[in-house]
Amino acid sequence: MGKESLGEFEELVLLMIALLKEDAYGLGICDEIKKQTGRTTAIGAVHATLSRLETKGLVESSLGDPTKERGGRRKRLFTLTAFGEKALIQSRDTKVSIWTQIPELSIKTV
Amino acid sequence: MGKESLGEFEELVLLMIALLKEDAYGLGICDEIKKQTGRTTAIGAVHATLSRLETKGLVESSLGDPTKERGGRRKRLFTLTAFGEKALIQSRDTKVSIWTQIPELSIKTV
DNA sequence: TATATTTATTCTACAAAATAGAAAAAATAA
DNA sequence: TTATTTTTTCTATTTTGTAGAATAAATATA
Repeated sequence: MGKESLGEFEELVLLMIALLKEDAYGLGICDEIKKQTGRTTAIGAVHATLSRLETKGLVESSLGDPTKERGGRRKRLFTLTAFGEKALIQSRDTKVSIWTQIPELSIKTV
Repeated sequence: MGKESLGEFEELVLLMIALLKEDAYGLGICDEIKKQTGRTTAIGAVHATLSRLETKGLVESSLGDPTKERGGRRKRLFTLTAFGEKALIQSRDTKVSIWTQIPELSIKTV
């Protein structure tokens, strides 16, 4: 029974990739999660998730060129596949649909 | 390190409880998930999650009165705690905030 | 009152996702 | 060639997600 829904952290990582565009890589994603949610995550957690997402065909990756900065290993850059984008959109649409049916809860947002 | 974020299925179950109001119980939640998302879930999965959510203080439960219908065991009725409601709202707000930063993706919704 | 039927929950076991921390690799600088 | 930096990879564990069978509790009916 292949699971079709995204895990919570998987979805978050996909969103960060969409957000970071051409410069989405492990450490950068880790930082962006902190920035966007206040949540601290271990770098290993991010990479494990990226690797799972790639296996499932939701993202793809390639090695970036070395930059002129200090030094350090080359980045592995990630982008969403069409499938990954679709999964993200569907996940959002489902939730929006449910939220609109719970206006009581929505009111508390404002 | 206590985890603060909701799992994907945990969030879905919380949403169903908010949606079903006074009549949120295991089997009903299971049916509502099917109705709202098209996704089929085993009843055991729902109850396991409900039980975890209760342990974590996100929901509380009480036994319902027997109804006049055919027969069958009494329902265990679930409601969100204030903490559960807060978690749900925060989870939504975080995502909405991120989505608004990715207009490219939003456009594909329509 | 026994037995059948119905509606639900609870139990047991396993797979997948989330998480952390340390180790290793690959780049530049000195 | 050694040190420093940036980043990925590896290893291990906990928490979530999942299913299916067993059990329980209610009403109906013979």
